[in-house]
Amino acid sequence: MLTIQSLREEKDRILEALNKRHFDAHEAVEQILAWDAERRKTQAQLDETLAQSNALSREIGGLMREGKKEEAEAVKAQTSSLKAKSGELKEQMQGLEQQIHDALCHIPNTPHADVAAGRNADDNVETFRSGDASTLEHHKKPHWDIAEQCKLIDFELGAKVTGAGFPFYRGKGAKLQRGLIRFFLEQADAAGYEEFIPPHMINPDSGFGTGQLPDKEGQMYHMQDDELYMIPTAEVPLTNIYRDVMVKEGDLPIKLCGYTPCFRREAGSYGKDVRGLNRLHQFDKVEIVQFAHPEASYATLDGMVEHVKGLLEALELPYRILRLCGGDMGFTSAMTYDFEVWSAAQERWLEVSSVSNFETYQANRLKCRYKGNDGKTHLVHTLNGSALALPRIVAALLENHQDETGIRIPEALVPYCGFERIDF
RNA sequence: GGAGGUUUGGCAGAGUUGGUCGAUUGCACCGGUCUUGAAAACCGGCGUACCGCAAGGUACCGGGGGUUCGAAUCCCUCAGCCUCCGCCA
Repeated sequence: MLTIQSLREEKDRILEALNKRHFDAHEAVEQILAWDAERRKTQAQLDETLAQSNALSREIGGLMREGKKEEAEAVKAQTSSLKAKSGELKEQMQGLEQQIHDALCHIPNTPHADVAAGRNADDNVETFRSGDASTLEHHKKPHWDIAEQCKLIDFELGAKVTGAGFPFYRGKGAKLQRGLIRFFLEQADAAGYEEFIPPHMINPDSGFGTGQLPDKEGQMYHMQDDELYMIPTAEVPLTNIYRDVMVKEGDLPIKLCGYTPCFRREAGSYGKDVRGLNRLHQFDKVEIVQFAHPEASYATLDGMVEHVKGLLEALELPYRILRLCGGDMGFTSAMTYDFEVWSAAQERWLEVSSVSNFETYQANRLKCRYKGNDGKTHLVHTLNGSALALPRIVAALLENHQDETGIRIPEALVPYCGFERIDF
């Protein structure tokens, strides 16, 4: 969430930046600043009252030591009104703080200056394109047909055992998954990211830290008996490693990665978009996360974009990179690049990665800070990206690398899969 | 799941017959003296957040609540860690 300090100091810049999202925060911000002023006034009164109260207590302590019990009792009598007053003020303070906190939670992050205004996906800016997004490939089969024909993925079995959107991968389909996971992890390892295998469930504090709670509560599977959530992405456990941590400035950037399955309820999704591997309740993903110095975070973001480019090049897939416009960006992001691969058979782009800089928005929730050379504490910048999400990569591989007799596995992937082709 | 113990500032570790304890001390860290440089030694500084122009004030000793004029110290509750028992991949 935004810091109250930033709201006080650069209200106009923030409101203008939020306009790019078509998010009108005028009213909310004015309300917050009014509450904030009231809070400060209340605190001044409360502190004064407590100071008086503390002084009297010290006096009583002194008198008791000297054995002047009667005088002590007399002073005690003075404390009751102070106590009532401070109790009342404390309640007011807590109420105001809660209101401010709740309101701040409902204001999204401010887009970076380079982010375009824009309302939706149509306004995103293509910044890079690689390969041929041909539309003249009607002979190619969609991945769901190949998956069934070659017994790579069994959607019906998944529906029987669990439900729609929970497929079984089998045979070469399973090996392909495993190969991709290893390939992605080793690429991340080579790029200096430390590998983690995080828990697949998280507590509410962690959900809040990265911004899934309270806004996206309905998107996560919730274990109510234990008050835990299935992770929607490894971003959540990985980023929360540094919740409430004071890092050393010299340790930045910190680079983490991890493979996990991801669980998403995808409430409200429907239609052809959810066919086959396009949208699942459980899918596999390798995530990269960085904690960066504020001055370096956009260079860091560029580096992460380059990393993901390298993966897609190695898989020989046609792809493009979009810088999301304000209206299409996630709630917590300041700048996001989406990677989309071309689906030859579906004749559409499929999002396979999203790389974002959250600046201090997550760090403020996480309370992840470092002590600078100036002796002051500052919030770090957090970034993350998919590198990569598997299902649509598999779809793109099956649809783009088809020939008359089967699927060709890209050279870079062969050592990880253990086979060169999937025959029809 | 049952029983007991434990949880203090970056780390280690005092403090639990309630009263100048936000907290002794060591290490780490920062600055200085000394030195060609470094180490050692010595001197000084060093938790976080909020309010305040400042002086200063307030809060925080796992989280929450309570008793009291006053709580790190007493009580309740929740959580983490450790030990033992039970169960189990």
